[in-house]
Amino acid sequence: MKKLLIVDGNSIVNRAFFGIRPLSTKSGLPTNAVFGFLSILKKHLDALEPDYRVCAFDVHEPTFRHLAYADYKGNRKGMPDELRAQMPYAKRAAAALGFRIVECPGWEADDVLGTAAATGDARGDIRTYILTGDRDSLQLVTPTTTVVLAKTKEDILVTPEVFRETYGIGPEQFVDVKALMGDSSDNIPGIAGIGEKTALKLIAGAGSLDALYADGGMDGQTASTVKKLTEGQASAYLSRDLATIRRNAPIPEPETLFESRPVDAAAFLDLCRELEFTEMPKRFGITDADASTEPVPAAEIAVTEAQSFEDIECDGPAVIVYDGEDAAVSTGEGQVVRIPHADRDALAAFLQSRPIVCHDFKTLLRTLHLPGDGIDCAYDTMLAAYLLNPGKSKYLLCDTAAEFLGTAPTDLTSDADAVRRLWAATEKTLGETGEEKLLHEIEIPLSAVLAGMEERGFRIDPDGIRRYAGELLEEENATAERVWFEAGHHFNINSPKQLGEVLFEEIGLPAGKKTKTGYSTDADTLEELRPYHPIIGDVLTFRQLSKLRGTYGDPLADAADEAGRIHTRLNQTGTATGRLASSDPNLQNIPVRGELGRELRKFFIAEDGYVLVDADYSQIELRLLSVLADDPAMQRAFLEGEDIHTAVAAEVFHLTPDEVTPDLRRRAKAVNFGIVYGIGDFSLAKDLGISRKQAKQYIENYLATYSGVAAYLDRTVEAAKRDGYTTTMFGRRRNIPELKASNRNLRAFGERVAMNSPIQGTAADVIKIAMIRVERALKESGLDARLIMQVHDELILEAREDCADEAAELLVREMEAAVTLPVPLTADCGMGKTWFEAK
DNA sequence: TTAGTCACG
DNA sequence: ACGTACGTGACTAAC
Repeated sequence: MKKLLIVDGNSIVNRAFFGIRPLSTKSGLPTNAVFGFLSILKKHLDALEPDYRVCAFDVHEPTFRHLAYADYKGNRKGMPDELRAQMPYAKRAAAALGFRIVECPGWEADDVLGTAAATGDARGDIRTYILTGDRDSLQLVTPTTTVVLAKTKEDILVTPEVFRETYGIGPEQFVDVKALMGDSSDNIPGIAGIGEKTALKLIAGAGSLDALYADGGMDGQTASTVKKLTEGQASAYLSRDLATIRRNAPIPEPETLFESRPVDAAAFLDLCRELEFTEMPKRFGITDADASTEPVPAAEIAVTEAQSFEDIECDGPAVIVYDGEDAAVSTGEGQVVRIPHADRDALAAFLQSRPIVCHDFKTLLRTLHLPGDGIDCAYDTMLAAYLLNPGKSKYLLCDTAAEFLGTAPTDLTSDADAVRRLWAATEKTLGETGEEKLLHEIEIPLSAVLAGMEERGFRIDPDGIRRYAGELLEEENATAERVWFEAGHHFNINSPKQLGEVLFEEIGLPAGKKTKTGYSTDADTLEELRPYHPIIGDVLTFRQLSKLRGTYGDPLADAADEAGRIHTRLNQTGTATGRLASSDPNLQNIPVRGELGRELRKFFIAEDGYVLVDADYSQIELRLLSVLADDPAMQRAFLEGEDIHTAVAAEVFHLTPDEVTPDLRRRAKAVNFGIVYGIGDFSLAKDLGISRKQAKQYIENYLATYSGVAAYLDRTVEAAKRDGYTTTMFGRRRNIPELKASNRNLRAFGERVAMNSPIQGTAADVIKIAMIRVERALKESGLDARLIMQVHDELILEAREDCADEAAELLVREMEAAVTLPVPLTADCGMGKTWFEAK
């Protein structure tokens, strides 16, 4: 039998829209619904491998039923604008994937589904699958038509047997049940006082609505039920009419439903490019090769070959790309010189001889193991693209070119040409957003600093870490034995699923209120259960040991090179706020809060004859907040050198600073954090273990005391809603499309992001400036000391012992002088042979 | 690949 | 009635 897949376009797109976080193109076109729609289609195309594909859509005009019953679906909310905008793209996507698009003006998508399915059923040689998120379509189930209900977590294939098992009636009886119970979401009235249970019972008993109203059909029912049924008869029949999906929609050319249509690769690729879905074609296995036999050149490029860099002549900066083997230089518009098997020394000399423009300067430096000074990087298209849209996870040249130029370069020479054109395109846009200074004075100089830091690396003691990991393992095994003893059997403690079963089913502990796909077993939940059973403490200990050993044990030791140094990657384009991100391995999350974990820092060491110098900004985010908000009360605390948490506690609770107890200070600190994160009373209450009401009171007192902060937060959210982005003190932008979402929770998230991003982002700007200054000042001073690590508000130098004091002084001085503010910016400094000692 | 968990600022 | 603090990366289990 041939297989026909009929997709309920509106229902699936709708489901995707509400189920997937907002995504948008850099120009602000929302794309999450199309993205989700494609993902769902992909999944079911793979699972069903249908021969014929049909996708039904509503046409958004009033239907005859709307006209006949003015309030029909009257309380169904109109489609949000950002969903409406995506519908045409969803149709294009389905069409490109070989779906026959069916729309019948005056008819609903449901009716088209019903008609198409009925046509298939009538042919007898077709197995039909209806993909929808809407239970209404279950009435279409027949022996040859299966409804695939797309649910958030899993999909349910509904056959007549499954239907009967679930509801106790047949699919053909579905509308009769609806007739009695109604459906408020569709404004189907049903009969007042009859709900799902009663309706199912009545229809299962009588067989059908007609039979129920036939003579004797209500025998055996209570007087009250009979009364309701009798009085509601007209409403019941009206409801049945409303609930019934039509099977006679005028589908144009119905015979073409059963024609197999080819995938239009070119159209699909165009669409994905337009929507900036870079991975999607790969997921569908569609490549440029499918689109056309001969690749369309992105532009006319005149390529010449050169044996050496000395033959290259160009005006202005040299636009260069290098893949580790060959190099290509764009010497002018449409002109590229290729240097096959470029000699590294010659390339290095070339780079040092004139200003260059590239895509990812830091990687170029790392590839050639070159120091950043001595090369004049005039422009970096990757960093420019990041500043223009910092929300993306990667900034590959081909993606960036697709985004800004509409073409994806495929070889090294077109790469070089693309970088030249990207330079022009992004420079113009950067001028419009006011982020040019940010690029030239912060990001580009910083990339050279980062290259140096990565190159030098951080020395560790691999053997020490391995010993430490060994001890953890012994402890871990002993703890696991205790857990298993307490559980009565062996199981995988690292499996949340198995652990949940043991704790909440076998032992019968009160299940924490949180459940998503099962029981929640996170540390917060377990901590509350600690008093009820000794296994809890052991599980928590096991988790701690397992985490430390698994993440920071052997993996860290293995990451060291022959000299025992770890070269983390400091990703400059990895965060939406402007912070750096460390990876492979991440050295920005080495334990410090816990005593046992902090021990690890004893294995992060300085070279023989050197020491580590560590300085961190004191309360940089709150200081910046006091400035951004221009709040005199908060600034006063910093100007007078007070401890900010104590000062806040004193102000908010109307006490003198020496009356502030450690507990009050702790609470004030939590409120301070909350303010920076975009506060909510619920989370503050949870954090402090107080009532929500009390948390709310704290926040109100805080905002009343620091009215400048309150006004600033309001103003910032308002501006972000108006503009679609926030800005840091140095002009760094972050787009926040969530603020325009119709979903309340998403919008609330957007508001918190709007409050937090300028603060976190400005702090990121400041430490970046400090890093450039520190590295520059160190070189000028001739001191043997260099930056090796940054942890958001902390910088680490490795300094020769006899330079250490001077280097420390310089470090603090440059950090504190990175910006001039109306409040002091202070850095606390420590020194030692290990990170543990230095901090 | 995704979800859950947990390490950091 | 719902869902709940900002920003990251790594590891494990389980699909």
